[in-house]
Amino acid sequence: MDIDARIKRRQRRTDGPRLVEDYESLSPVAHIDEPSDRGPVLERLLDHLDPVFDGQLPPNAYVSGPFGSGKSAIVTALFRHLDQLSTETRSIIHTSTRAATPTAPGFVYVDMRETTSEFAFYHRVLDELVDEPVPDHGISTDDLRNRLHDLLGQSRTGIVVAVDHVCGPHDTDADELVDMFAGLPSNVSWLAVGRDDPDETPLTEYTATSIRVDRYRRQMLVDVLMTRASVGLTQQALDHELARRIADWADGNAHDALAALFVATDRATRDERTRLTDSDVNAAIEEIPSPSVSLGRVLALPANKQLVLRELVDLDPEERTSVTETTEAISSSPSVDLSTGTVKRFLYEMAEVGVVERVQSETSNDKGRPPSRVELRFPPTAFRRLYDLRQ
DNA sequence: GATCCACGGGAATACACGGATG
DNA sequence: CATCCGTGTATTCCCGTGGATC
Repeated sequence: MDIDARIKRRQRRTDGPRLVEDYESLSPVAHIDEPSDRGPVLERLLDHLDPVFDGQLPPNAYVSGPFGSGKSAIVTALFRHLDQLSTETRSIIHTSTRAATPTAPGFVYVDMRETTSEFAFYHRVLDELVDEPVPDHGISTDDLRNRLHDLLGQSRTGIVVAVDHVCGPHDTDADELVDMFAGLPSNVSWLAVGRDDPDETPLTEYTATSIRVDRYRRQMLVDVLMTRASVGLTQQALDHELARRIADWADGNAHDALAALFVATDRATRDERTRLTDSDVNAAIEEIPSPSVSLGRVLALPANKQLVLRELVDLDPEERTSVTETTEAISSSPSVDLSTGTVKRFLYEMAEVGVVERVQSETSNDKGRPPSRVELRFPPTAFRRLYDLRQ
């Protein structure tokens, strides 16, 4: 061990030991660059994308798999690498003035959680393709479409667009997506990613290939947890046995497993411990609702809705007995300057998409329609910490 | 002047329940 | 007894407005 490292360790001791080395790599919504143990799926994706390496465009495809199976992790990582690769070999799109011929297609990743309108969709695709920033005001949707046509008209090989989080119960619906692609030139191929089985979605009427991602096997999930812990936590913080417990409970859902690790870590940090204990893990598991909504979806909500949630997670149970009371409590907070009407509407809208759930109260004491209270469909500790880290 | 979108505000509709009505 | 009605809430739906930007 060299001198620097020794000194650093002494320094750290004076700071006091710390559990978390790197929150970013511990976050359940972050995808690491090399997802572990997904080799076979990666191979099938590459098989599908194979024409790309001859400068051709692959047909449309659909990737399906259950919640937490690592679909987004693989596709984001793969597209990031492919885009890097093709940027190196291509010149036209990025310089966009000279009519040189690109030798490889471009790659664009679009997350439909963050893409709530036609405008946002075209905006996102265009923004990925050009260097200069694309204005998000004062420009019409048609303008965006036209610019994309101009741009892609110069490209012989075109682009492949990965469209993540399609066709869930409340995502953009399939027809809308097909329409949006219909607005683009023909040298655009898409790779849609969603939870529905291929035969449950109309998207597969437009695809040549379907690729299935299975849930994680237990041992893989243990590895995923240990990998994250080794990057994000201090040495020996996560016992192998505890990782196995989390994996058993998570039943193949990597999102929930990572959320549990995150919440358990938060608890241990609060107690100023440097190792996770049984009870940390128990408490974490206890806190994660089942079924839960992806924290990624929660953190993709508009800022003011997240603000409302941030207040919501700190309310006392008494303040959550009805939507009306919850609304009062939230909008009376000094950090919220939304009207009560808006707060209430936000709560209903978030219940609609499954971020929270309305539960009708059992006792309909008074007159009128019985109220319902709002319950979280995500682990509050995880959201609180992730939200605060971003502020 | 144009564009998009988030907000605000409120109207319309749904629901529960007790009491009136046929 | 079955159904309707009125009242009080809860929930959904819709549209105009205004900020930010080109």
